[in-house]
Amino acid sequence: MSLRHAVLGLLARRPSTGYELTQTFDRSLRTSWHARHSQIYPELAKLEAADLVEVVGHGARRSKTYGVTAAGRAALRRWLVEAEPDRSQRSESGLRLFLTPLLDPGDRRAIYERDLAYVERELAALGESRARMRSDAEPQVFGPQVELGIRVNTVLRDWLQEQIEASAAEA
Amino acid sequence: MSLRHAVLGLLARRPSTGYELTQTFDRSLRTSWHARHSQIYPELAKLEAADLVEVVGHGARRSKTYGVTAAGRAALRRWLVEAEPDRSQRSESGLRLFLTPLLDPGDRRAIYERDLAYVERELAALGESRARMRSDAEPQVFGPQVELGIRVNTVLRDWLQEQIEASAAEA
DNA sequence: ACCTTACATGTCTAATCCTACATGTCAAGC
DNA sequence: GCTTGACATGTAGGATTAGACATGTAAGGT
Repeated sequence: MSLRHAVLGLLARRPSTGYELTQTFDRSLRTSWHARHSQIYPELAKLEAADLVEVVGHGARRSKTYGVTAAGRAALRRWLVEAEPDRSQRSESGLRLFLTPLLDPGDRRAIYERDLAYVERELAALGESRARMRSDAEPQVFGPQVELGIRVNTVLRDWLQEQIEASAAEA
Repeated sequence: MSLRHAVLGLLARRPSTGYELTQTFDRSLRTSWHARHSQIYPELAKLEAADLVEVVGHGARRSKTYGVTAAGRAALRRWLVEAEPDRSQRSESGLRLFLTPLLDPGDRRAIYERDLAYVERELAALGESRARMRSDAEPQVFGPQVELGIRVNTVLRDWLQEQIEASAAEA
């Protein structure tokens, strides 16, 4: 049921169209809950039928902007506060990292370098996010989340650099 | 197709029964690729039919121990080295962390404290893992992975402690 | 002997998710 | 006027995953 709450949560941040949600899933949620538009539109319809969201406006190209209802907000809070979190994850990258030691030093190093390039791009994007937030001067509730992303990716970057050096020495 | 490679990878580390794989998925892989036994047994059958794994022994309670074949090892390497990684993830915990700023300081703090307790348990388990590896004196290829787990969870712990203090100040 | 617990392997159904298909709108550039 | 690309929403069919059902084995305690 996480997709439902992901959609509900994004709409609680800000009313959006299905198209905008799809983009947010791709940009901000790809590292926590990934979803395609083919899941998002049907889910919006179900949420509307359950009166957890409602259409709050119509825009260009027959787009519909959805917002959460009071019931939706309550359901979201209940899920966050009362439901026992499922701590299991699905991350192909994590699985790859877990299995990489099985490879010989040459292959291993190539993989770590590919990952390092990716992490550097992530860090650059997160740095820009933080800069945008700072220049905004508005109160930014999601600032700490960006900060956490930066810290985690920094740890990953340093670790990858160490592994690359170790693989190079081993080869 | 990640499940297939997860199973293949675990068997490449060490020949195992379906039951042992289930436990490893639950203990070591729960943070990267979670799977139930109801997926694992059918997957083993498919892998055997494809000659990527084979039964290498029979044990008590009609258990079968599987090992990877040469073809299986080659398939695993091809996947790790040549296939483009899918960087998207599914993590309910990540989603919850992302949405927590929507709550008021009291609820927020409760959630962060629950998470902190979990992270502390994780760190304790990882610390034990590391201690076991050190006392083993054998070459431990997976040592760096444990080290990464410790570093990431340490960053998370520190971040959670900061957020708890901030929420307390705000309330 | 009996009970409980961990071991061990499977299958079935429903829910979830991905890929591809399908359709149409609007703005900008040529 | 035409083309291209981003915007925008949907559905159908197939693959993957979760949860429940089902069955049987062996060891340890009482």
